[in-house]
Amino acid sequence: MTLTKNIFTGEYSYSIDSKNRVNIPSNFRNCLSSDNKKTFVITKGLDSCIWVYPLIFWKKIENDLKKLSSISNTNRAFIRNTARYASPVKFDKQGRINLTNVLVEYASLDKDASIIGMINKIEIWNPSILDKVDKESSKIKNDEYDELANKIII
Amino acid sequence: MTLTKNIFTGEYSYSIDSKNRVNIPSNFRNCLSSDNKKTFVITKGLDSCIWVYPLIFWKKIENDLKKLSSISNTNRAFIRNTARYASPVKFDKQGRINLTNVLVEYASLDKDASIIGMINKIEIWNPSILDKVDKESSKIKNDEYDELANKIII
DNA sequence: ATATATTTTGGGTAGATGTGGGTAATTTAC
DNA sequence: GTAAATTACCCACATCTACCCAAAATATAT
Repeated sequence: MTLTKNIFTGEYSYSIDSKNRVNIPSNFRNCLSSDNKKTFVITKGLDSCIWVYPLIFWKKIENDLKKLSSISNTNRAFIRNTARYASPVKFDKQGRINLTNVLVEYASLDKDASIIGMINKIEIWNPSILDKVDKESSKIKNDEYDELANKIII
Repeated sequence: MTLTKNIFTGEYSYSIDSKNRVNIPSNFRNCLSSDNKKTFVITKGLDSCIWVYPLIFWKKIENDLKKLSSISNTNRAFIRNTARYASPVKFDKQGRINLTNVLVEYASLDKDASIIGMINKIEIWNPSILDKVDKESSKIKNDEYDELANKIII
């Protein structure tokens, strides 16, 4: 069941087969707006996971990047990192997408994947790495984190 | 009988069946405003219980999270913690919702559940854990607690 | 007290979803 | 050019879930 279009939440376990196919939770597929149907953009995420953008969000990123001048070294590096690994994927009749080898290696993916909704994008993880990152992040609950937690009443 | 829309109070005992279904007190269901009907969002609460948000409250959280950039490590951790365990649920004709396995395990739920109104959300507890937490919390009536007690006249 | 309505609980089933594998089409390598 | 490898597209099956029905328990009205 889905709430807001193009907003993803929840955690799911899926398997990756020998063809690097991974299922996108039906929840997430049904969540796409009608102009978005069947297409995602996958790319390198931070924390060694794969980011999966719905088309509408990726277009916004493209648009923002377009405005950055390439004279600045920082800008150039940023654009390169963001654009380099991005590739559009369609899902098959069963709702699976094909991951690129580069991204599978980057995320150290093997047989199992944890897929989690991150509001405006999706993350694909090796479950054990996700666990590790999760434990580490609970240690760094710093002032900045507390400030966020106070601003956003949950 | 309900007072204000989307404001929950009271305590109830319900059973959880083999399909992880739990009834939402009819009181709480009738309390939902008309734009909220039939939908809640469940997620990990603090103190090992499950939090159940009415839609209207969760949308506010979604909206706040949507504005956070994922470049910041802290933002990413915060979004992940908040979004990861959240899943929308509709209740069936009988007024029950399906709990996810992850949340059932997190809250150590077995056969019985205590459901309590927490003003703008609902909490689902293992009754024995609720008892324990309740007893511990009566010990920590500290300065912070007193400060609150002065602000909120009861 | 009896009848009626509402609420809670339990279970069955059709349809949706996840997983694996095969084959044809396309690309890449040689 | 051909051969090998990769990709896209089917189909089949096992599993799960949303939905429906019905019994039991509780509350309300007569």
